[in-house]
Amino acid sequence: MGENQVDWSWLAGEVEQAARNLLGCVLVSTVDGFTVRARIVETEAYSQDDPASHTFRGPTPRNQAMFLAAGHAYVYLSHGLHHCLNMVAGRAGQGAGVLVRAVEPVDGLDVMQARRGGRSGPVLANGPGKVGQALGVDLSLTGHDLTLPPLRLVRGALRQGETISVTPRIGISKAVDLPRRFLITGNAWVSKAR
DNA sequence: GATAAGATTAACT
DNA sequence: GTTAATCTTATCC
Repeated sequence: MGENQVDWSWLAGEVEQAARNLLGCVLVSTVDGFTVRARIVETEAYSQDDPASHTFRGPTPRNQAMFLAAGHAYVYLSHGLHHCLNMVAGRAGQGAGVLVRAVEPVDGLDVMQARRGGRSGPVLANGPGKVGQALGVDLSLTGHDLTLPPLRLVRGALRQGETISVTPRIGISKAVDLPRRFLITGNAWVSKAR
């Protein structure tokens, strides 16, 4: 790791470990002049050998950002409506990423609420589409370097006493039983199980 | 060129 | 529990 390089090694190993390491980390978005900070409380891991992953059949125009090195963003449009945010993981060319499924507001709660139609409480960001909306994320951020504005990822950790729960992923139709959803046990801001 | 499905959400019965 | 909204992408012919 040379000078002026950020150490993303904690995201560059096995994608399941990256998904675990992301719990407790903080996303800082500066969009439209507002700064929002939010703590990641729920993630899902996707990799190229995984039938549920966008990268399963190799690089395409949509998923090419997932083949960048760890520390970039991958954003895709879900159902033509929702911007879902991923942290690219693993090594360049690997096609691995971690979907941010839920966040806990840290700063800029009023801005998040306004973007979410005035809603408050856990529905603010307890789902990937809601996270994208609350943070002001859109497709222009796919491939974005997460060391730079308008979207930065700051390493964090679990708080004293917090533990991780592991479950199958939500909303997919392939590899439905793989235990690749990770969340902070008992956290009020995680999405609801199906 | 056509078509089906989708890492979702909110509203409605 | 069910369904509409909404449109890009991948896949197939």
